[in-house]
Amino acid sequence: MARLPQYVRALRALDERGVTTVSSEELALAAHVGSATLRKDLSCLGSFGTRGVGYGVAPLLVVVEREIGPGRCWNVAIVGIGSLGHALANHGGFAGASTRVVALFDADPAVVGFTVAGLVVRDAADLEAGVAELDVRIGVLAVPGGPAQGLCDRLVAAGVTSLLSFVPDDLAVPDHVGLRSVDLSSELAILAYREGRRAADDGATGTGGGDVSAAAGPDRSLVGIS
Amino acid sequence: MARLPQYVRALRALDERGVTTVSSEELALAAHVGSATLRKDLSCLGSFGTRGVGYGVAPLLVVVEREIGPGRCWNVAIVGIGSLGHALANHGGFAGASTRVVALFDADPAVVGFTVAGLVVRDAADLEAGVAELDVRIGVLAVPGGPAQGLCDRLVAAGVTSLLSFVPDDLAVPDHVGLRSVDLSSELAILAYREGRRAADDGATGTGGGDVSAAAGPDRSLVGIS
DNA sequence: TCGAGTTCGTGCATCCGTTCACAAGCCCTA
DNA sequence: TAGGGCTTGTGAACGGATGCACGAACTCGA
Repeated sequence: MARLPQYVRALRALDERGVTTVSSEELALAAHVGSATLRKDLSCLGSFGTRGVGYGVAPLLVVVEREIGPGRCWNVAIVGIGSLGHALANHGGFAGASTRVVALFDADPAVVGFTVAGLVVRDAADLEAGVAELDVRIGVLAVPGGPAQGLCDRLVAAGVTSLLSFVPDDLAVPDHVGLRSVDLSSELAILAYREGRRAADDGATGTGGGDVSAAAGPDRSLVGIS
Repeated sequence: MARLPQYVRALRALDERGVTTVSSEELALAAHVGSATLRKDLSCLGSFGTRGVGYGVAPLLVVVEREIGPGRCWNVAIVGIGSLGHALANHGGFAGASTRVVALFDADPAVVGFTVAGLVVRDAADLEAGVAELDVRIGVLAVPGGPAQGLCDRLVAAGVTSLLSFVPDDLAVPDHVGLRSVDLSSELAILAYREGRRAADDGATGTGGGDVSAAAGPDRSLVGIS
């Protein structure tokens, strides 16, 4: 299940606040899911809380973290050190407990050799060698459009088995490779679409600013649930 | 439906290649969905292809684009011009047909006043004024953690009704505000999780590199389906 | 020790989205 | 003009996920 990171975040927050036990209601509220869903997930995970009391925060955190990242820390390479690649390399969250950015690649000689986020940007020509040498299993594609498919193929051929793509175009990968695609323009397009729908549904209210006519239900949506 | 941008992309690609008609099979293949799903979506949209022939690319493109963005172009403001905000401002896809970046804000005096992607970075103190003045309806939050909730509240109070957040923490918004959250670290965590699962499922194959044992089914997943 | 209150774990109904399968309809050919 | 071959549009079935409701188990207080 892809809700586990959500649970980990909520549990960490509770742990830092000194909370030792939580009921499924509270944790579900913090993780923005139904309490029944949460209990089902946790039971499916084999974990056990105490009836009449709740879940112990620390033990549950250990269990969920063990499930989410089984001890192993995966090496990540970022390909394409443009402004987006820069941002990703500097992004704190990318240095999580179960992933570690170990290599940066770019094809532009003007970028190769510079140090970004403590790593020297390597030439994209050395991609295969670097991936094999560092045992990189996860590749992040932050290249714009054109050469993306070629770089994707080279990463896969070099042994990468999971890809996180920020490329607007579609990428073709073998079945055994996990591909996750974040299309920033689509994200915005979807928001614009909803904005348009809302304007249409509101009818002739014009350019109402403080309109609080809900009727849209819970609109929260966390991207990345597969 | 959130698949419409996908369809638009596929249709644009076909249109540029000079294709005038497509069958649902071809278009579904290009958009990575089932042909039945595609037909259902299009029929639900009220549009009509020609039986025995297929869909006309140009008319269908017009219909879908009209549906996705009803003529209106929404103004977008990016808050937080760090490396990620920089990347987003320069990102070509953000200047789509239905959205346009019209303002950049940052609280850091070292950034305010500089020109990024053709726009002068404004002081976050002027956020309310800028949003109201430019009729901004969509806000992009690219600030790291801390002040995110406060800025979020100020954006909402100023009239923003859709938010795209890159903040790792959870944001609370009123019900009538559409929130879409892209958590980059969660994306990577999910990939790492699958990588771990795969390693566990493979059993004792060790550090097999060229392992092509699929059995995972279609692993393609496009983020952003709500 | 015993009962009341609380909370986990889980079977069941419900709902959404997708897929299957087929009738309706259009083009092309004879 | 009539028939065959495709393709759309749609009703029905399937699968997965979500939410509800209830039994089981634990704690607390008398």
